[in-house]
Amino acid sequence: MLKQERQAFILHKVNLHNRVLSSDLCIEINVSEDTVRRDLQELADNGKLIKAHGGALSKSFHNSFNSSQVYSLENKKCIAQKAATLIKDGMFVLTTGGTTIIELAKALPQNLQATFITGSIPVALEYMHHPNIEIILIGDKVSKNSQITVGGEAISKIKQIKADICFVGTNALDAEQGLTDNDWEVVQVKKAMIESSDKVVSLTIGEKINTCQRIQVCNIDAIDVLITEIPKDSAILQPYIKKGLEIM
Amino acid sequence: MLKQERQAFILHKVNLHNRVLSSDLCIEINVSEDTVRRDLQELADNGKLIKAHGGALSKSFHNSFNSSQVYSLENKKCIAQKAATLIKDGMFVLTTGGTTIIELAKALPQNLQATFITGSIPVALEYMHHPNIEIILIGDKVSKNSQITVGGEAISKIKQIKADICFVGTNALDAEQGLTDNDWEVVQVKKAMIESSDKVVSLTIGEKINTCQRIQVCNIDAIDVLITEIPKDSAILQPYIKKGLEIM
DNA sequence: AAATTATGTGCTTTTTTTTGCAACTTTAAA
DNA sequence: TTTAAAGTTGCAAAAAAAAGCACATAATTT
Repeated sequence: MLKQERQAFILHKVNLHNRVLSSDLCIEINVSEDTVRRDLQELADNGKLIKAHGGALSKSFHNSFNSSQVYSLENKKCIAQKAATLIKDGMFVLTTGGTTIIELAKALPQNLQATFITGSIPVALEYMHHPNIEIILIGDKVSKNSQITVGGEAISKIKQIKADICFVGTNALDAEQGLTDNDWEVVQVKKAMIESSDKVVSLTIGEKINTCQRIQVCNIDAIDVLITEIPKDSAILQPYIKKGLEIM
Repeated sequence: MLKQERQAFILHKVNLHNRVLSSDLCIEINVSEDTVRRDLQELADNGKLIKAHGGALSKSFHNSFNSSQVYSLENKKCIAQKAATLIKDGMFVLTTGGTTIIELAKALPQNLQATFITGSIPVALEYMHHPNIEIILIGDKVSKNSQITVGGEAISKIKQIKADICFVGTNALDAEQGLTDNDWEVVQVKKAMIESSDKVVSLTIGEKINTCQRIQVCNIDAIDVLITEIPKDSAILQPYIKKGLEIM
């Protein structure tokens, strides 16, 4: 097998499977590991793939994970746009924390007049840019992981509220396991918010649908509306429609 | 699984769920905890995520604040440096809002272990960068002008506290009129904070000394320490020394 | 065509990287 | 404070990469 032929084969294979092992290649092409390594080196030098210990990775594979500051920002913006339409003048709105909720805060129309209640510091900061919005901050100890206030004080304050709608930034959603999260204190706060609201809206990027975390926030039927960037008729959403959720 | 592949997987997961546990990762990718820890360490060194006990956090959660357009920044930094020396491990510290207090938050030593109580959103965000600091956020309605929480709830919470020291960002200070401000609600909060503290420290840039505003926060003798960027023996400070204030 | 040069390949040895293990220390939670 | 979990350090085995060398083959020059 000629050198160029070999390298074309390697490139094809790496793009097909996203990754190759040197050991596999040298068996398949029947050359020494040295040769394979030298080929990989050459392809890597030309920027055709990314070399790794023991093999190589496809270029596209690696790029997809080199994302910018906010993960999956475009999807979150799309979700935020949809969510913003649910908020009407005069409403009392409870929101959790998280980057999707920050996008929601940014997506709110400038002239909206409503009251927003949150325990999230970055979210509150974002609300502040809206002149007609009233902000109620839930006080208590600040959890550094999640950047929201947590604890008994916060929860008892939330319980005193009767909000029209609650937007929950969702970490993991599953038709069977419901809404789950991984921080015990944050879960308590989310639970309280859900209980205090007439309508519960889960903002969930597609990737988080059908995933689970350690601690349950609520059952799937506690959620009224599920907003994702995925089209409504997509197969992945059908179980949720069956459970009675409204999809946006 | 190749190393880069593994790290890409970890990065993906941490960005997806904001937080990962080492223990989960090492089951999912089927390597030892050591390897996961080393991967996390490496990713943290490259600034891709933030390592924590037992796992890692997504970077997009810890965006810091940009203080490019702060008035008289250099003076405020100088004041903040001096103020930071007053805080010892284990203290309960009450702080108001304002850019000088933000500088104080930035000037705190990394290893300081203390509890900070504030109603200011930007200040709280700044405290969050310090790993050993406990933050208590005072909740209530947010005043957009001052970016702090104001109102009866906030004040009654402050009154429940007995703090060691209180740092007041000062808008106007005069030997006769005392500490004054121009926002009625903010004044109420500052009053409460001063009453709840053993020691009161006023952070005041030179320009604001011998100026007055509409509403009085407290008399001059309620203040224990005055910190400015002006040298102690300057003529402008003599009336304050006479009134018994300690100058820094 | 012969000689020379350049290139490609595989082998061996050395060096580096990666990984898991074990003993010990630090951290955080009860 | 006590205790369990997580982190650290040093080490050793295994895997992979790099370097140097030998040999074969192709290309180029004379």
